[in-house]
Amino acid sequence: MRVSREQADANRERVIETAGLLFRERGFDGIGLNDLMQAAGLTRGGFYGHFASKQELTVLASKRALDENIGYWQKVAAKPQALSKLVRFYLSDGHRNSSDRACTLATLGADVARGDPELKAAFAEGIERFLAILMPLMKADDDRTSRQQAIAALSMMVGGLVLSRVTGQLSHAREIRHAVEKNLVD
Amino acid sequence: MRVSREQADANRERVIETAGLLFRERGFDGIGLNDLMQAAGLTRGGFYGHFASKQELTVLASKRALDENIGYWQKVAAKPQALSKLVRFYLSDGHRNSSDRACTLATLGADVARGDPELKAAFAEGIERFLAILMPLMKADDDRTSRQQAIAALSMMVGGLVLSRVTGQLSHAREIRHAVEKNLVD
DNA sequence: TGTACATCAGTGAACGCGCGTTCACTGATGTAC
DNA sequence: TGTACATCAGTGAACGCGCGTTCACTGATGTAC
Repeated sequence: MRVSREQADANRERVIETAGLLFRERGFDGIGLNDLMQAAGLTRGGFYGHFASKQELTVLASKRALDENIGYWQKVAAKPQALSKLVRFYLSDGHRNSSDRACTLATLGADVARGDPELKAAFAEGIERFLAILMPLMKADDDRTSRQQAIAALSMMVGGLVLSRVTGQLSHAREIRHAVEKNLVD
Repeated sequence: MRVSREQADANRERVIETAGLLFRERGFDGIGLNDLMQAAGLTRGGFYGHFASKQELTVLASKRALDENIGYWQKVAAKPQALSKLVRFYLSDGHRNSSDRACTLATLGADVARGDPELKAAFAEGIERFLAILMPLMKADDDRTSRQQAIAALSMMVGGLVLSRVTGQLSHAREIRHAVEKNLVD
């Protein structure tokens, strides 16, 4: 049955949002369009009225997920002692365990590295935005150095989160958080 | 047709080795058993004579791939200025572009985080072995501190490689290498 | 404002396809005498 | 050492299943008068 244009737009947004969560939790190949549409409260067939292909949705959902991550970073970065707070949040048990709202770089980065160029471009832009938030928080004299430090920081955070999720033990997660904090903050 | 026990063992090893390459290149879900067996010079049906399931092979192949990575690290770690050499190799264009012989933590870590406990256990053990190589190379007074530094170093290397693969641009890869090198070596 | 009709968002069955897995079969290997 | 037979590694067709995608259909929405 037909639905108002407003409602249709809202449905489309909900599919993108839901995909952003489910792709992060299970990977691009880990969730099928049938289950995905059902999770968004729709049925399979409606998908192709909104998107040309699953691949197109992976790009849209990745951008959405990155936006969500970056929005949260910006909020934290505005507080005092922002770098310390950012690192503690990023490697917290909560972030480690929330598989669907977690950092898109850590959850989908490796998959994207194997993916199509459009997906890579979306992530490359996302990385630049993360770096733009980190740079002012670095204790460096010039822009070149602070960018360099920001890259090292982002690498350490992303790698730390990946390693922490792999081991599956909370004690390891804490150990990794302390190690990264020591290197970046103290 | 039957084949000598020696040949059968060699075939099994070849399947594990090939899987270690193809899983890293395409992900666990990115390669089917048919193509995998063909790549190993066998046919589909023989698979279940050697392995109980694809899942079992993911564990065996991951262990094999980690062993291969660690073996190479040990060789590099024995040279003078080992840490510098290790970082330069790890974030080199060559390592970044070789999608099938690259570091298993960076290529499959995120997938394993979603995987079964046995796979996680294999990776957790692998991480400890990487750390054991890094620890003596850290400039720290006590074991606790050098372990902490080794964790930060491994996180930065793994994260740096993931980010470097995502962007797909060589200039970014070089920038990341320099940033990590600066943080770890200088 | 009310009526008549065209539009089109969403439905659900169906498509071909490749997946992991099973199995009857083959014929060289390994074994028993 | 040579022969007869059991074993079993590898083959390739077949299985059910879920995938991404297509399509004829439905009926509420939007539009024209």
